[in-house]
Amino acid sequence: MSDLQVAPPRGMRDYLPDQLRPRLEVIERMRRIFELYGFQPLETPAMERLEVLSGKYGEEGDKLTFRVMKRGAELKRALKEVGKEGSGPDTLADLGLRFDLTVPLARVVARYGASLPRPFKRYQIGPAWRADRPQHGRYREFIQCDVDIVGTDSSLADAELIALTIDVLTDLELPPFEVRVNHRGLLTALSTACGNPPERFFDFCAALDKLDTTGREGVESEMRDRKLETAKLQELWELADMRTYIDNSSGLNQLVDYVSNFVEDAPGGKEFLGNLIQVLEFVDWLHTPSEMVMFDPALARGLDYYTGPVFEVVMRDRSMASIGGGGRYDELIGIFSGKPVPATGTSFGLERIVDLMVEHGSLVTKLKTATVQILAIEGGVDFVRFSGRILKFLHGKNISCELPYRIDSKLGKQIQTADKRGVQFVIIIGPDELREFGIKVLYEEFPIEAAKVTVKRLADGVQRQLTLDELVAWVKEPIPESPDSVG
RNA sequence: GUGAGUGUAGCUCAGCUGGUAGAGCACCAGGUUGUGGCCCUGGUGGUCGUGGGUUCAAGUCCCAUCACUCACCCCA
Repeated sequence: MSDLQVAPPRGMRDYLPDQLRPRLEVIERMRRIFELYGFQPLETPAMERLEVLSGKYGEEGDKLTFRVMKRGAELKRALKEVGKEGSGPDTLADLGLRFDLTVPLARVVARYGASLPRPFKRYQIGPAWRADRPQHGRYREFIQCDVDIVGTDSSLADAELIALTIDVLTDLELPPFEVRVNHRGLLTALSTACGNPPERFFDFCAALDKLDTTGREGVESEMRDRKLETAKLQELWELADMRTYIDNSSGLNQLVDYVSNFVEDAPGGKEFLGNLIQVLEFVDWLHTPSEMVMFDPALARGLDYYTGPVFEVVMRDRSMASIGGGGRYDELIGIFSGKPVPATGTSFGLERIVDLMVEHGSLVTKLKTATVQILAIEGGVDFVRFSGRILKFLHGKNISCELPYRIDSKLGKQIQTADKRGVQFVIIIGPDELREFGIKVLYEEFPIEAAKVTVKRLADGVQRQLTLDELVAWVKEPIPESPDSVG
């Protein structure tokens, strides 16, 4: 072996068959529900022009975007600029790997505008890249499962996405989780009501967002560091303490009253609150388990582009960071198209979901390969002729089947190898079978399904002499569970 | 970007206060001629992440470097 580093790049993974299968299964199950709700698939390139990505995710987002170098003459020219005044990380780059799937969607909507149906309901499942430092549940390449509704400002759309989120995760039988909901506008009003100027809003969010992890002291010092107004902290704590699941109607009313008073004088405060209440009401009417939904007035979420209701999925035992979330972003598309288009969306992190399921043993990774494998006791042209016709026949019956490439090892060895690969049945062909059918199969008019072969079911070792038609029927029977009886 | 921990066979790891490497699993070959999952026997496989230093002698001590893991930040 050479000294070449053969591990994948930091934070990125290879998926061997056993790991990939459950991932694909989870994707299939999610896709089914997306379609159930009437969403349509979309795919966009892995890369975007750098200017499309820049400035959409906040300062941190720009830093974590993977940049792709310019090429050819452009690169030569750019290299001369390096170090000069005004040159920066973008001097050498003109493309970037997408940071999420929402911004590419916004770009698509701006590009194809009128030709898309309105509302445009689309889902997209594909990788996104962030140059973050990897840790538990965090990768540099990860699959996002994004579901968005473009072209309506209806609160029903927001509510529907929350309902769908819970549906999907419930269907996957995830360990206990809950959805926390808040409203970005409400946070703005809160920040204003605390006495902060509008431009400090993102600092306010960042500080407040720490409440769960660092507690009050953490938030307070964070606010001081960021030079935010701390006069109304006491009220803020009271407010945060009142967060409640929405099935608790008295608690909810109390919270709503408190928020209402808090943001009374802040511009738009009451409307935002009304808007959020509407969403929560719709969530309930969509038959979503309301004990899983919490109104958390301190929930902030990081991405810059959110403007309305926002929500986040958290595990009740905190064994994993947020596995999904979303919100309304009514201004993002306008950046690309010039005219505002309302939109709202949700997204799931496939890696985190699959990791959780694996950790909780709810995903059984089972080996699987061809159902039937044909084994040879003796080599030679006749074997290939005979088994070639069997192969073709079984494929025609939609039964996966493969041939061995080595026919010189012992039969026991071959069976063992087949079993390890997850093969369920083996057909054994040796001198006896070849003697009886070896010549006949040369004639196309000889019905191959009439040929009798020796078939062994590996799960329980039962072995039979069957025609291929009988074999097909046997393969379709349920496979016995206990493999302890030796055949 | 900040902090902590780990780095010994394909995998999981052992190797006490320094004396030139071990186990289990996996893999390969056998336990007589067309039959697996148990058992038994034998075997392949490691310049102990990399580079430098201390020492008669380093996997074991020191420095550097890289990689991985975890936490902060941020998020899926």
